[in-house]
Amino acid sequence: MTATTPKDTLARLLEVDEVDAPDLPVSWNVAPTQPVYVVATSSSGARRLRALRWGLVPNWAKDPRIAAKLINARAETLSKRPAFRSLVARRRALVPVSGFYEWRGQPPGARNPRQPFYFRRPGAEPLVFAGLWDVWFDAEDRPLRTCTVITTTANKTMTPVHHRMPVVLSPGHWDEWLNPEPLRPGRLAELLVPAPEGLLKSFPVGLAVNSALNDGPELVEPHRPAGAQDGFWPAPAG
DNA sequence: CCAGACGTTGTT
DNA sequence: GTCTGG
DNA sequence: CCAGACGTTGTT
DNA sequence: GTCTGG
Repeated sequence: MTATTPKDTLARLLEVDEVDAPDLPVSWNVAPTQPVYVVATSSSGARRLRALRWGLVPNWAKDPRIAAKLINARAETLSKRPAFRSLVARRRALVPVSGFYEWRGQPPGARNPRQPFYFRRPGAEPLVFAGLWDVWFDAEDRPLRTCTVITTTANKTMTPVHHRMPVVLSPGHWDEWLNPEPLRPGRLAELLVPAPEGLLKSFPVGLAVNSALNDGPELVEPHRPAGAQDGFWPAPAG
């Protein structure tokens, strides 16, 4: 994913009460285990922006390396998974980003690397993902706050590239999502749906994004996919 | 009962 | 912490 | 998500 | 093939 909006701008956009985060470097290649700005409700009820590490480490974890497996959470099974169930009830979070990448599936047996696509709003405005967060304490009792991003089925824009997509919450749903009380199962299902058609634009980008060591605005410049295998799948619209 | 996992993606 | 598998 | 490592002994 | 790190 990409994160290029300063925390103060996000704080205004998301109507945050408290900012308790360092300035994170702008990034066009946020990888799992790296910090992102996250908004959640504090114990006193304030809407607070913090920097949390992407990749959930549940409070009960013995080994924080579990984070690698918990970077996404399926909307459909959220309420029954031991790793997420309690968090869905009381530790929901907003994860604002500038855009995100998905890699296009390949014909079986293909050997070339998968083609990355960038997804963002037409005017590059921030997107707000639905997430969950938790806090874990190491042996020295230092807190580690982490988050995961909820996914759902792909909308029509996404389908040519990938069959899943992150849940994007519209501004009208932010308050309800941040309320630290359980939601009715039916309501959860209504909120965790694919983004409306037209919200996102997408285009292929260069393979540089494939290495977490690469970063910079050039990663999100449109880039024609190379290679004879291209075209096996339709190009995404938008 | 205790031990061990706790997840998603995509691929075949 | 809670669930599943043995 | 993708890329890159995947190991031990013993030395400076 | 599978795990770890970014």
